[in-house]
Amino acid sequence: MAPPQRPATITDVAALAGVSIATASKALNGRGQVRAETRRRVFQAAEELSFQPNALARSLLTGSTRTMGLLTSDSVGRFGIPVLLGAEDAFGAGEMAVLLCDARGDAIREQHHIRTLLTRRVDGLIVVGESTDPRPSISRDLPVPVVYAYAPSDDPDDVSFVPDDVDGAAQAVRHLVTLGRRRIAHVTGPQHYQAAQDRAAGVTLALEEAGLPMSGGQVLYGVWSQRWGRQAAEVILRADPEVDAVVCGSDQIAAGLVEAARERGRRVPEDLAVVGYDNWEVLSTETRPPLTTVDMNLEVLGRTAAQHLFAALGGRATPGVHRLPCRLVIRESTV
Amino acid sequence: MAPPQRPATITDVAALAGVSIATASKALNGRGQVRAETRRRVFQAAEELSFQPNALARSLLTGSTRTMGLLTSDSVGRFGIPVLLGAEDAFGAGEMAVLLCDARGDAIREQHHIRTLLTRRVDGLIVVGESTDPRPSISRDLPVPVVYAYAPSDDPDDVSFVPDDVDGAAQAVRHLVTLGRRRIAHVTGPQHYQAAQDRAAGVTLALEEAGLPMSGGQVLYGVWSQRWGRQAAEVILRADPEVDAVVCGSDQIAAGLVEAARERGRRVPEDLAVVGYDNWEVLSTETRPPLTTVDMNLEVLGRTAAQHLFAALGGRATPGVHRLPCRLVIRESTV
DNA sequence: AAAATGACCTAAAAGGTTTTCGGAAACGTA
DNA sequence: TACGTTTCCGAAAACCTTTTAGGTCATTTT
Repeated sequence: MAPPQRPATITDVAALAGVSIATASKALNGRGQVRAETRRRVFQAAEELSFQPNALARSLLTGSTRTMGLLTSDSVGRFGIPVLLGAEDAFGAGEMAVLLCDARGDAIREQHHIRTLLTRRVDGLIVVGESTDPRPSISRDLPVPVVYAYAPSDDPDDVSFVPDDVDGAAQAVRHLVTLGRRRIAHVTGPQHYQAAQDRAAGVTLALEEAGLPMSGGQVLYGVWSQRWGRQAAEVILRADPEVDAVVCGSDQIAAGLVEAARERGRRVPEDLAVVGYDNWEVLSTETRPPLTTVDMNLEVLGRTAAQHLFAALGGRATPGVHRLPCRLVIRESTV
Repeated sequence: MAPPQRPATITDVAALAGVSIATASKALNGRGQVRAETRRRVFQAAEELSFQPNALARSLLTGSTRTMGLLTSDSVGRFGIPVLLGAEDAFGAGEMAVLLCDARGDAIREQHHIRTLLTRRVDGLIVVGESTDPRPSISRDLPVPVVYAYAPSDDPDDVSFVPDDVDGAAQAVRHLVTLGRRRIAHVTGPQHYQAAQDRAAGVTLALEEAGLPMSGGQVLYGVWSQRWGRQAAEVILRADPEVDAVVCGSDQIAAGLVEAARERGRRVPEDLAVVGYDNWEVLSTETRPPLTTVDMNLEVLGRTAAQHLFAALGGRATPGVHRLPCRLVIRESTV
């Protein structure tokens, strides 16, 4: 009863069931007219041989591999994973497989991966960036649809999905205003990041809506690190000792800021409310107190991108940059 | 000069070059005898049509897809990524592709993924676990080789690669002993984790080597969180106020412990040296001071697993659980 | 009884590549 | 000229599946 060396083919099944391979195929796929009794025999034979249809042969014939390529440049980490999970969800369980390539930020490597993915005849491509800055399009002359997630393509004819950072940051400010905070500062990453600019724009917008000034008079740009958060705490407290809330451009910055503020005698959230960004759980739930933060809904973004790719396979694509809403997660760092 | 609707096949290339498809194939693959002049013509034709050989057809014929499945249960996160990167490195650039599936800890889903991977005729499988606890084997009757990474298979005939946690923890202790520390405590995660047991065993072993007692008299088991690290700091300082070093079972625990110890007036590293575990950079480099920690070399582990899978494809497998060395990364939390 | 219908099944083609084996030319040797 | 060698190339098979276009037989209709 050892398993056969060569896996069983449909020819073996047909022979065992005493029918032609055409009938066997139709029986197994529920197509065409085949008597119930015959169908049963075929299924039994397939079971007995533990027949697994060869996806290669099928794809060669039908032209569709039910496979998509996921091309990332962020080491599949922070942004690639949610997209992957979303993609797996979007296509019915196990219907689509994901071929994963990491370009590691290298354009040459990216080109190479694209070629091998095309060689393998993927049905479509999802390109995931590591920041929300626009990236070069790869869609030119590609025979399959491409969807960009997180980092939009610089070609407006492409389809891109990005988080709506402007609105996300604005939500954070509106939440603080609702809580009665009036002197709100903003600490974020490097100014050349689109994400930093968008979040700053959102903060500014919501402050104007509420008729409030920005505490300290300006956005504090720095880097995306905990260390900068600690430094920024000093800067802010010196510039405006009465500051009662800070919106941070990342959870890392927020974690550092909370720590340094407490060391300077400010209670969080009583004296100083702090909002993070990213909802990176290892940070946002483990700080003391846990962080109110903006979640970019990356899984939804990934799922949406995948669904859109699916639609694009059918020829129904909606070009442009689509901004997906963020979600404010309220924890104990704001009251 | 619009790109052709249907991608060019080798037949098209052969026709354009004025040779048979057999000759075209041999010319392109550098096999068989074909005149230099002919080869040139074929290459030129392929270039002109931007011919990409159809990997499906090739695989169907040769029986090898140059694809491996990566099956994870940790949402591809902490452990799956390094393995993926290592695997990509191990096979020459772009030679092998990785088909990625996430079972999300669900056995049913795992079975399903295995079936679809087999249907797609992967050449081999790497199974990545989310802890170092042994997991059920899936290799029974599978027609392709399987290698387990991080979580070993419970079948000793399978091939598994795990970090050598016993030695990793021992390294940490030996380092502290070298620095002159004499009252060393150990705080780690839940006792039912193999990782917690192994690390505790390593600490115990190295303390015995040095003829030192364990500060506090026993290992402190808890959970893998920053919060537990903070609690543990109190426990330790109460149990042995003279404690001068702590080995932690994770960077998260270490981060919490450092924070709480400093609040209780202990300087790190002068009064209390702290070692973490994992070298999870978002924590280990951002704490104050940055953490000395044990790096499990997950990328090396992934690469090794992939290389071994490659060897197994050629029939050369070395069954058993292979323990790979960890590496102590020294930063400022120990002096 | 002859013709038409319907149910069920099969032969064969198609998809693109690699490889084996034999054939054809070109050339050197007897 | 006849023959052996070498060099290069092509015909065809093989990989496995799905689908199309019929084909066979039993049953119903005229």
